[in-house]
Amino acid sequence: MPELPEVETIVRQLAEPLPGKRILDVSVHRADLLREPAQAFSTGLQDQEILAVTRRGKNILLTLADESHLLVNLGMTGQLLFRPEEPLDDPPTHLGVRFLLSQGCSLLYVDIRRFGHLLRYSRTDWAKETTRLGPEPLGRWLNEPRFFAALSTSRAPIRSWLLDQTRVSGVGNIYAAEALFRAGVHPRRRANTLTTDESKALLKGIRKVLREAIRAQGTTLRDYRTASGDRGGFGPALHVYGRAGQECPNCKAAIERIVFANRSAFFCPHCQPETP
DNA sequence: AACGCGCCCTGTCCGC
DNA sequence: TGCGGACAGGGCGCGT
Repeated sequence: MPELPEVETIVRQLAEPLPGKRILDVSVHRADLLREPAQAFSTGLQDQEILAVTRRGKNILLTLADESHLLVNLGMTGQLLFRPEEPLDDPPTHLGVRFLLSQGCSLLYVDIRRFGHLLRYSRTDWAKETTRLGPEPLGRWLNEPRFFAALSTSRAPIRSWLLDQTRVSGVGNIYAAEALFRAGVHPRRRANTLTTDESKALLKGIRKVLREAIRAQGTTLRDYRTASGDRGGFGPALHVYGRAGQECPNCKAAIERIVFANRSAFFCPHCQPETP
């Protein structure tokens, strides 16, 4: 579910209340969300102060007082919900982990499909791990020459390339479709066959659609919620994703859906010809 | 080595 | 109404 704009929205909301709060208690309801025993996970986080909340790709990072990090990856259906007061209502159906914080607050990790995970990293382990991930698409490091050079090393279909988090981190299936549409590039084109102009248009398209989606607080297809439990508002602004059979907003041709790498790809056959 | 595929899991929707 | 199949924002591990 959550791609860069959704995660960015959650992080911005959590960056206000969380820093300075202390983790008083951790209860693990779904141990398969972790990669270590629940006991070790809980005691490792217990009594730690949260210093900062940041984002790396599609990952939420809580930096703790001992310089370790708690990484939260939401998978398809993960939600990280902030509750400012002691909740009187029943716990959510798919509650995975509950963090009780100081001042009566709590942080809930909820995940229907449980494709997400929560992972602790020491400072040095995280430093190693973050180098595995590709550059931030909205960051300063990535520029047109670097983007084009990276594309030229791979013959994977461009949609698969964009979904590979070690190439660029944060783009998922929705925004890959939207960026490729804006650039006029067919999702199946091999990465190393894009021209410099197409590469430029694609980087521009990625940045534009991500920024616009952040402004709208992301896209809710079904399960995505912000940290305060609200839905994202970018759905109506999607041009091709999920719109098979409907009119292309540019040329009125019928938008098509194909499947490869086990994922749907949406595109306009007229604006994004497979052979240019 | 890089790439493509199957699979992890639950819920919903659609056609019969 | 019930039931099987397709499909859903991600990412890992395997085989080639």
